[in-house]
Amino acid sequence: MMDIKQKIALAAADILTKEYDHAIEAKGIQIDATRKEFEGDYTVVIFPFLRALKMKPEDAGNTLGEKILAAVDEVDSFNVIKGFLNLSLSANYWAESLKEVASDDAWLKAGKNGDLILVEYSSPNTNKPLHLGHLRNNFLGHSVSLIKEFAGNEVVKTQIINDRGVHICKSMLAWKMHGKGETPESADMKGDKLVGKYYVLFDQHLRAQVQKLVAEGMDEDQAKKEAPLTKEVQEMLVKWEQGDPDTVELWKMMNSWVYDGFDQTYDRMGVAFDQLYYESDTYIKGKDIVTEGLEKWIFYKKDDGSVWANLEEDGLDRKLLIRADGTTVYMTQDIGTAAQRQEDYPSLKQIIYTVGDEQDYHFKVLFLLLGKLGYEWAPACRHLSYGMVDLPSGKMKSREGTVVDADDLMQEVVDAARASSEEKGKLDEMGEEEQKELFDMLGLGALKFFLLRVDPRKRMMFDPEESVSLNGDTGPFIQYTHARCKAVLRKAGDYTIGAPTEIDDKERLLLRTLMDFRTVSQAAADDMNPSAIANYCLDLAKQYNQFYHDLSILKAEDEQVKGFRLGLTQLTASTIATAMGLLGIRVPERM
RNA sequence: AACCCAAUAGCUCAGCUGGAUAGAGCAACUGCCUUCUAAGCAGUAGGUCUCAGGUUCGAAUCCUGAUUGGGUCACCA
Repeated sequence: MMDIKQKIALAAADILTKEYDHAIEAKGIQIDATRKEFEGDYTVVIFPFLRALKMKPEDAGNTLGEKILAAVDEVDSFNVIKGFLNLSLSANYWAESLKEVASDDAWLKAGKNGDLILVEYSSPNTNKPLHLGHLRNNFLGHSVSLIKEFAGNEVVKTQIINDRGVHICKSMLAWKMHGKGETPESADMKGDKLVGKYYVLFDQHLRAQVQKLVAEGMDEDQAKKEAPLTKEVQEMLVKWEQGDPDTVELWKMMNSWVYDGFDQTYDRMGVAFDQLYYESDTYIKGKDIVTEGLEKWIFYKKDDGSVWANLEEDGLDRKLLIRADGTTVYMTQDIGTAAQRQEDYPSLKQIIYTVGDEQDYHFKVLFLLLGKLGYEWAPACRHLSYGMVDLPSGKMKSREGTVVDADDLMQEVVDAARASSEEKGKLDEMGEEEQKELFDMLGLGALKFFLLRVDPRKRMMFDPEESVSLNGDTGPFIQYTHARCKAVLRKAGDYTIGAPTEIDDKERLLLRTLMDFRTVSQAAADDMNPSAIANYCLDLAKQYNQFYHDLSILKAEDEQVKGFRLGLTQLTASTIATAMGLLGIRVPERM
């Protein structure tokens, strides 16, 4: 089916070029959906052609309108207001469109002929549990991978697990000193929570030591360096790097606890990964690659033995890649990981990194370095950068205990969904299992929608109360609309999609919105922006609700009209399900 | 200091390849369940789109500058 906007634009361009000697391409003609307070479906903005036509806006509109009316079958009538030419499409066009789309399986399915891309998200440290910030990261990354897949790409969902370094050693050391052999089983705690507990414990003890040293007259920076615990942790890291069996074993044990805990959290979140990368595996590789680069004169070495990249030609700074003592930095590890990915996926065309916007500069540098190292997909790489999540009380800080734990939050929203449903007393006939499933859907739907609705690039405010609400611009509102559609369809039984001779404004509006879905999902894929889809879902749901309230569906006298409205209902339900699916949100059949 | 990002209703956010009278939700107020699901719908009230210039027939949208807030500029990750 040819896009009708495209068809109108082509016709208009043809008329302007041939009859008025005003050479213009179809894409230079602006055609928007007509605002709902005016009559019409699509609007051609004619201001730009006034000069060429040598006419007043109204005259130009009428002239062009007549010619488009003659040239494009689907156009039924037109009106001109100021410089806007509003075109109305025929009932027949809309009826045919609905039939075509509703019966076309491909409409809501993705092709599978695009490039192989990697989407990285989550990428946690293995020393503490996941929190609200990770939720934004995970929902975003997961959704983008779904959207890309829908747009036709082959997507590998992946993460890099930051499983080594001083921060990991901190919880290990604290456990060793104070743990008394405690395990997740003996403590009856999720593994990530237990390890996190020791991370906090370490920090407390360290701070006590620092305070003591400061009281004895040392300045604070000095005290942090001199504190016995700081030294012990560094010794531990050295031992780990040397492969000391006891240390490595402790590391493995505690990390496995964390992974168990993470797995539960991911499972609840409804996100998954195809391939995991561990920093402990890739950091050596990064060093090798950089060393090779040194031989090829891509990088240079300072007198002290440290290795650097000079990015001044690219308008950036110089960047350290290997320290004088031979150890690697963050950047080196990311290079190693990228190299490993290239080996694992030779047809790789792009990597998308879902990481907070405080690392914008890091990724700018990383992509440049990968380019210099000869990876031809480097320029195609993208940093899916997102803003921080703020709380009404301010910034989240793990030190100050103001983080919102991911597990707790998810439990909270699901509980809120239960409480709210019980209050409404709507689910008497629903079994216990089904109810539980529904609350999960609603709670998680609310949370995901809340976090995905906002433009990722923007810093956002997280109001716990608002996130739990099921009314208003929320995921559950859309889920409700889906359930309502399904209820109507259940009552209707079998039907055929109708083709009435006249179509109501509400019907046109709804159908126009439905037909926008492809454009919206494509744009969301190009911009890596799920919020476009979320806001589309809202718009669609509102549109349907108005349609539903204004027009009776099942009671329509005319079979064609009834069939048309049921067709719209069916298409709305499947579009909502598909679009919400791209956000990683499930929709219920009934609620 | 430099560089990057943001600023829209009391609050949270849409709208940004320039188009008609700037839209939702929350909070406040008013109606609508004997009817296809009221987790809904309709309505009232709420705006100098931070400010000042510029480009244009036309600017919340593009450009310049300022203000405010945030971030980066680590041999942290």
